Amino acid sequence: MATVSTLGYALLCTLHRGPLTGYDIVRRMRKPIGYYWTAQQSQIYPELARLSTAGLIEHEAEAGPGPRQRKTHRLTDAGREALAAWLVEPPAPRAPRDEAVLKTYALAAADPVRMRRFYLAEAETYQRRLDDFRAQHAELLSRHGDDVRHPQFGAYATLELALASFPARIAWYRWLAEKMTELGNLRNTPTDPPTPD
Amino acid sequence: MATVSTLGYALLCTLHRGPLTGYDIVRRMRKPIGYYWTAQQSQIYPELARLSTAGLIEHEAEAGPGPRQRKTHRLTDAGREALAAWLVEPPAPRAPRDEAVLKTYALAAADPVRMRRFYLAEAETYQRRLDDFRAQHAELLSRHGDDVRHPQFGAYATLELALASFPARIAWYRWLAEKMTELGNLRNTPTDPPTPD
DNA sequence: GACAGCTATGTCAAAGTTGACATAGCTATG
DNA sequence: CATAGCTATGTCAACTTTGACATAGCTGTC
Repeated sequence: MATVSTLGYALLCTLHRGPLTGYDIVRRMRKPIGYYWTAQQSQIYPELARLSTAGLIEHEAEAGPGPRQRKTHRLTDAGREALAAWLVEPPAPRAPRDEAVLKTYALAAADPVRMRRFYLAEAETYQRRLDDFRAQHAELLSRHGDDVRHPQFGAYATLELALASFPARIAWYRWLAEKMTELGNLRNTPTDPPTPD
Repeated sequence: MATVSTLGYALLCTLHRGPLTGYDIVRRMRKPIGYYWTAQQSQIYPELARLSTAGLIEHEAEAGPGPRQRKTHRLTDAGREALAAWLVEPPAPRAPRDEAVLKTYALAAADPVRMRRFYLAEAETYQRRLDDFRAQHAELLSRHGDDVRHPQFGAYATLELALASFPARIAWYRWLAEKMTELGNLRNTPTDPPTPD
């Protein structure tokens, strides 16, 4: 049996609630899963073909708007089983890559005034994203409630995590912005010598 | 001027506090930056060569333990300037990839009993990591305090974020584990006896 | 004295990911 | 009625990342 990449499973995930076209998946990769998993168009179409060959999905084709046929993909029984088996598997530890945290590690090499602006801009970006998530969360809640049995519960739960963890991050950015102000003041008024090691 | 990849800047970041060998960087890519940025050995050595060609780092070579020379790399003035300029630049929005959240999105396709075990295992993994970070945080704090002016402040700040955001994640996993128990009961699936928590 | 593990550098093939390009009909805006 | 944007599918070259391999001396353990 052909091994399926994580990208492949991600596509099976998007199909778990019903059939979609490749283009639908492209759009789903933005909200609300998009914040936790992304894939480009150029990855999605070839991967759908691979999943099809592996017998995990199947499709119906109709005449499409462009020069090609429009294909609606759905999970096969084998696909649903493969997905269910993968879901309960402990995730392989992935390398997280967070540019803002990396930059903070090398904070000592930055200009405090400009770095303060950096942190304030980041705080705003995350605040906007949080507001967006809050709106989506409220909408899902009002439409379906928070019943575990509802098929939308998974999407709702991902938003719960965002709502619980974004405020900590925003507060962290604001704290660093304040520290940068402090550092600027300390450096502009050279009264005390810097602390010895 | 040759463009530097994010990996290149990550290496400049590791060198911002003083000279290191490639092997030192390999180890630094674990704690404490490691949780927020990772690179493999096979990426690091070629990238160091590229940075050297670009004039952003330089090295001294001595006889090494193996068949090759041991090289100690340091930032050049140009390297320090390039780093300082990059630090204040707004980060390019990166695609976050979080397998556990992706799986949660497709929760409806999973077996609740096994999924509950999955969430409990994840909660434990994160709890252990949090304990580790707490220890590192306490050590840095006792050794250098939380003075912004101290060169270690950047490393300390990255740990602050971990300490502030991990508990939310652990609570999220526990909440989902509970929801899975609830779902199992609702579905009348006779399973394990209730575990003592 | 064998063997594992650490220091230390590097290469290589394979896989995954990005960003740009190509095609074409339909719809809404000015 | 031009043009911009959306639906919808797909390809391609370039770049990034992973995992395995190779070399060799030194140190500590059984």
